[in-house]
Amino acid sequence: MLSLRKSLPPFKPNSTVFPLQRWIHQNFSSATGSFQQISHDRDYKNNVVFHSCTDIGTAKQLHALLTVLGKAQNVVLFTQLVTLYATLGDLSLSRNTFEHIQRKNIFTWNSMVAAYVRCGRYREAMYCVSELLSNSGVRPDFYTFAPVLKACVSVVDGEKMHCWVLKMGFEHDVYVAASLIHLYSRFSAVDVAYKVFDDMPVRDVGSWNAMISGFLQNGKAARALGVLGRMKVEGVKMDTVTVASVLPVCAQVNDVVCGMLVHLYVIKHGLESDVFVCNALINLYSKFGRLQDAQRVFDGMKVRDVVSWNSIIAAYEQNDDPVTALSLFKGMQFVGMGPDLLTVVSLTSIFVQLSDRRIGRAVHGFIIRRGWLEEDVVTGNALVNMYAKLGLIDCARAVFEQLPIRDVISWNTLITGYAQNGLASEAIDAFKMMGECRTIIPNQGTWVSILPAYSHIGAFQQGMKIHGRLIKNCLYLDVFVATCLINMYGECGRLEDAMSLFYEIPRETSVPWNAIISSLGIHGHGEEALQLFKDMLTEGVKADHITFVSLLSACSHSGLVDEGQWCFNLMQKDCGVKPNLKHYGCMVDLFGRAGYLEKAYNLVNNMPVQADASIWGTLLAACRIHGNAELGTLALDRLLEVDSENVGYYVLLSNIYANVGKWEGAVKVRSLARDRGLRKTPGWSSVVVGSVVEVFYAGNQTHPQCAEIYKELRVLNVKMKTLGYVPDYSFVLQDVEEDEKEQILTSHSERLAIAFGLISTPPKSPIRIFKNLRVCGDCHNATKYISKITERDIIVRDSNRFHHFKDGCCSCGDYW
DNA sequence: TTAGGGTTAG
Repeated sequence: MLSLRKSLPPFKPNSTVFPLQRWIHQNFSSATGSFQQISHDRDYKNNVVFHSCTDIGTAKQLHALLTVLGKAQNVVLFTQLVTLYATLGDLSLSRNTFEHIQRKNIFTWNSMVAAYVRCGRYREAMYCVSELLSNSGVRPDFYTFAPVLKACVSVVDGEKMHCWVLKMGFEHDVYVAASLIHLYSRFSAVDVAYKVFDDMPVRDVGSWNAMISGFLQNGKAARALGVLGRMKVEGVKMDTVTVASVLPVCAQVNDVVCGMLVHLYVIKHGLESDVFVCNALINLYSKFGRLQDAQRVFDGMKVRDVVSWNSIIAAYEQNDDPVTALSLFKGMQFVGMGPDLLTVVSLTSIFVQLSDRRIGRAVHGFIIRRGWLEEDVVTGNALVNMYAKLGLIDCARAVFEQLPIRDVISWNTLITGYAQNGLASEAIDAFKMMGECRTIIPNQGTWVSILPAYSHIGAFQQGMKIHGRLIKNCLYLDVFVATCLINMYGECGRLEDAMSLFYEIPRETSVPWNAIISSLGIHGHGEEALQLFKDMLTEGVKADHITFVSLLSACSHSGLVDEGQWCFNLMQKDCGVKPNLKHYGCMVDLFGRAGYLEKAYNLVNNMPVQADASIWGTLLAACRIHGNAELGTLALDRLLEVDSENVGYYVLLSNIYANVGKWEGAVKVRSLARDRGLRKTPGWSSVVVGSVVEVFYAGNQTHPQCAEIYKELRVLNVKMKTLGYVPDYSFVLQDVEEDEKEQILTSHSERLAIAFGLISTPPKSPIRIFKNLRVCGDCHNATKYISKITERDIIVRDSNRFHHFKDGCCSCGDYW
């Protein structure tokens, strides 16, 4: 204090009031009130002086001045200083001032508590309150509890404070009660919150608002609407706060009409000037895909804040219009509105949609410069997600490693990133590491990200273990988790388990139906898939575009041409689903597999959408089955126009030529492939032995049992040949001698996995193989022989479907 | 001289 006093111009406390005012005026230049007003209005004088302190330095000067003036024991002035220091962000000065006030009144205590809360120091706030309650000799008033309830960091804290509220008899004060409702809602004790609400003898509109937002925050939109209805019955008018909290409820219950009615109410009662209301309206329309309405609200706003801009940018970004979203972002910069955390979260998503890696990295730099990675975990998670979706999984990992705080979503994002980039084992490793962090509790998103990784490599046992864990906490009844379980059982070949789970869970949405139809489809149970689809319609569940992808592919896998056509028509006429590339792909596959190549080709030519690589690839595969080299060549030409890098297509065509004896053609395709520099997706196969999943890449030489595996394959080869097996070299693109070609075929990943399965499991037990690509035609043929020789059921799940090999035959009937 | 309930998210 002494040093401060030195830095001030001299002032004589005993002179008249007039020089004091001049002194204040000179030293607090932003205090613009006239001398007359200051001298006549004591409160105003205080306010002007306190408000003129916009930085710590000035506040300290004022502090010094008041001390010099001998006001050190003026409780009112020094309590204001407590608040002032906290507002300027210096809590220690605030606390120091508080300590020096000798006769603290309740206002002093309230100000100190509020100061802690304002700075987010909840623990200290609670400590201060217990000091007040236990030994201050001052009785709390009803101003005390609202900030305190905000500061409770656990429901136990909250209950303690609730007891004090009751003891002091403040439970019916509308402010205290609203804070209680808010508190219990924050800790998911929404029923307790409702009891507080229900017990209130008098409610103001704020009480209703607190209850509505309480239900909304806990995902209980229907109950929120119930409160709204009761509010209407009791004749309480909605204010802007009510509207802003009710609009997200409408979005959550998927009720656009309700939202529009609220909008009408807004217009009728002149609430459109409220920024919160307009922002909520933009978000509402965005959720329903009504971009024009969202834009109209945005255009009509006289004042826009950063949330308004974020909302309209997110509206376009989430409705698949990244270009407009980006131009709006530029507009935001143009008007000088600075971006915040959520702006960049939208930006990361925009660059994912635009597949723009370069600017994606620039956003990363921007976030780092602003220090937002340290500030908020959401931003970091968005970055991890962006890199993963852009296929830069190593960058995603690097960002993840650098995150100062990781929450469950950070882990989920990383796991999903690995799984979606085809790196199932890495996803599983990440999941294990997550399990070692005691503080992270897996949630719905975790299961939804890890289960597909287990399904992908056929880790059935691990999948079952997860199912067990989920039964304990009832999460298996969650539609999305359950759907992943159904997929897992389906993909691991346990159709019965998939079915019984399906009948256990809620089935009001298309999600679980799609999963079970798809499972039936990949197993070649087309008729059952169709029957379930009919059941679905009978139960009044709306089929969506995914339903039809599953259904049409089920039909094509089972050769149900007429039924497939029936579905394709029904989809457009009765279900209002416009066919997209995937649906056309299924239809091309359906016709092509069944041998109607002409029909398939015509469909491709007459589609209203541009055919992509997968469509031509499907047609090419059909030509492969039916040995149509002419159409196959044409398909490959088209294919190379859109994607010349995938080696699989060259293999298919070379194989077509070889099969019809056009060796020259086969050679030509091979050299074409070589000239272009192949990009080969490494093929891998996995096999389940006991509870362990072993993964093999083609030509693997590093496995500990490598020698035994190759020996087994050599023995099998001899036996197969005596039964009539001839290796089909057209599946080998490399230009090498024949015996080397045979070597290459024998070391395909699926063969290694089968051989390992054979030597590691008891005789006659079934072997389950997973392959990440389509199974090679020669391996398919060989597996038939192997199943006969070894008397084993061999179940191969490839990227397309299941193949069940038994006694020299395969369930799929696709290959020759 | 002090207090509650509101909009955007990975």
